[in-house]
Amino acid sequence: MFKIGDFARLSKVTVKALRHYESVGLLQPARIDASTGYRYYMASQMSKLNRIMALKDLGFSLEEISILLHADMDPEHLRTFLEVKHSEILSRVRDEQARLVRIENYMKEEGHAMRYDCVIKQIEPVRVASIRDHIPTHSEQGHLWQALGEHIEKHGVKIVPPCMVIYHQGNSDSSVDAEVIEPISGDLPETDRIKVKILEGVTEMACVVHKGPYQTLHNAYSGLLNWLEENRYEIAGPQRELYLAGEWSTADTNEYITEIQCPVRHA
Amino acid sequence: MFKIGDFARLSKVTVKALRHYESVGLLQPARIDASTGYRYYMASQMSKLNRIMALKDLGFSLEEISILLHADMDPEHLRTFLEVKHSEILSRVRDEQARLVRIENYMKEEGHAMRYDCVIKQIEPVRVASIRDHIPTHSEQGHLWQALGEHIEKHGVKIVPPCMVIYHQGNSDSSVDAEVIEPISGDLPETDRIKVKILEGVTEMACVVHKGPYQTLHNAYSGLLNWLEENRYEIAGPQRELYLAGEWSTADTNEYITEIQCPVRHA
DNA sequence: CTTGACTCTCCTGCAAGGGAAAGCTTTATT
DNA sequence: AATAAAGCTTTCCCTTGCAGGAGAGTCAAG
Repeated sequence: MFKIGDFARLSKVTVKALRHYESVGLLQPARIDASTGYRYYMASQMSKLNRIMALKDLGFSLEEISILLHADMDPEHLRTFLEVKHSEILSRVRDEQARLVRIENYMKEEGHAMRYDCVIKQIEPVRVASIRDHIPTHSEQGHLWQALGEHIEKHGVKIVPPCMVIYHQGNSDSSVDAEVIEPISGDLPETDRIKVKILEGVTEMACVVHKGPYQTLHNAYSGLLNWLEENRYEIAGPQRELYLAGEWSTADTNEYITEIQCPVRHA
Repeated sequence: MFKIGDFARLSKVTVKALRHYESVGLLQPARIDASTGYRYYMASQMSKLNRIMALKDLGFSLEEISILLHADMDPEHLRTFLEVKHSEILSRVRDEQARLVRIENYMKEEGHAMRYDCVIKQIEPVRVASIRDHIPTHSEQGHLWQALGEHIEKHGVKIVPPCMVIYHQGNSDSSVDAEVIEPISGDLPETDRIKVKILEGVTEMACVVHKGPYQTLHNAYSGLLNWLEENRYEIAGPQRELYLAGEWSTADTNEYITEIQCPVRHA
């Protein structure tokens, strides 16, 4: 019978760990002195502890090890566990490798005055009202917003910010195929121009936030495209612009906040 | 000014996370209503939050991000941080890849009746007394133990279990070059046969625990060697046998516990 | 005024222990 | 033999980055 410190020294496991293993029901001491609470272990428990360490080395959590030991190692069961753990680790490795690439690219970008931080997010579906039309240039959207806003207000439906624009792939000419969009909370009748629909969710959306006037928005776009290329993503749909702060909320164009979102797919 | 729920929806961050970021001083709300405690955020805080998400994506902890943001991104400092994080992740990736190999090998071994769980540990140096001699067979160690034990007892020095044997590479013949060892806690004079020294530590020691009589110890050896081969380790020194439970502690040879330790190096 | 949708603070939990303060044993000294 | 000092052990709270939930207060609409 060894006291916990001796057993820890023999097994090269810390005393803390041994106590922890007891508390989660993984390895009970052979005896616990009723009056002092001192834990006593037997040499024969070394094999079990050794197996625990081996399974821990394989990446199992204490809880999983507990299951494996209690289930008495049914070979079928064990194999399944191993396979699951293997694929789990494999995907972790891939994630971390992608992270390494991102860090490397982040270091390259270092010198740039304005850094654009790109993030992948998941976007949920939203109910929206929209008008889609071809307009000559990006800046001539005013009339679309006005028509959309009036229609919504007329029916007393609430707008759920932010408003946004989706730029569809204009199939050739210099005009812009834009869809101006207001997320809404209630029901709204459609017209021939105004459509009501569910804007579908996107599982992988690359996002950057731009602060400042719209004239400098192209910097954010180039930052985003750069990031996509370096991290080997490819564009998987039309991009969106979300207007988080604009002329309705501030007078200073330097305070405008716009988010660019682009659906992507890992190449 | 957005309430926390709206800001969370816009930024695709959970409300819980926003509150957490405030509590660790990472992102203060633009305003907190003094009477209700409600948090209000401004659109312009989206950029900062976006940067936080980007840094989190790179693998930084919230505390590290906090430092990076407060230090105002001194480029020199930033680069150091990135490099440190990069090498940190790189070593994690290597670890996980080695783990994948171990799992694959573990699956191969599945059928074996008695599985030996091999673990790599670090072994600290210990002060020991020892006798080294050539003996005809492994089992004829009795007289060495006796001589060693008597000498130690005569000087009233305490033995710190476990006792062990190191098997040196006998340079050819059939005799065994064995060193029987007792770790001791005090000072002890040497004799011509008995040496006192520091048994050096080993940073990578492959260990298996064997339960049962010494006659079946070879199974543990073959399990260990197998494991070494499959996980591409090579032997880097003479192996040790640690006697954790033996005839002095139990009458049943099936209860003997022996640990085999072998210094290794990753090939 | 009520209802429902928010929000607040505070608590617990997760993995695998680390650290601190207090109690138990054993040894060393007087 | 008594006591003091050293070393061991115990329990309880802390760590990351939030998630989940309880219970209470707040806000906007009908």
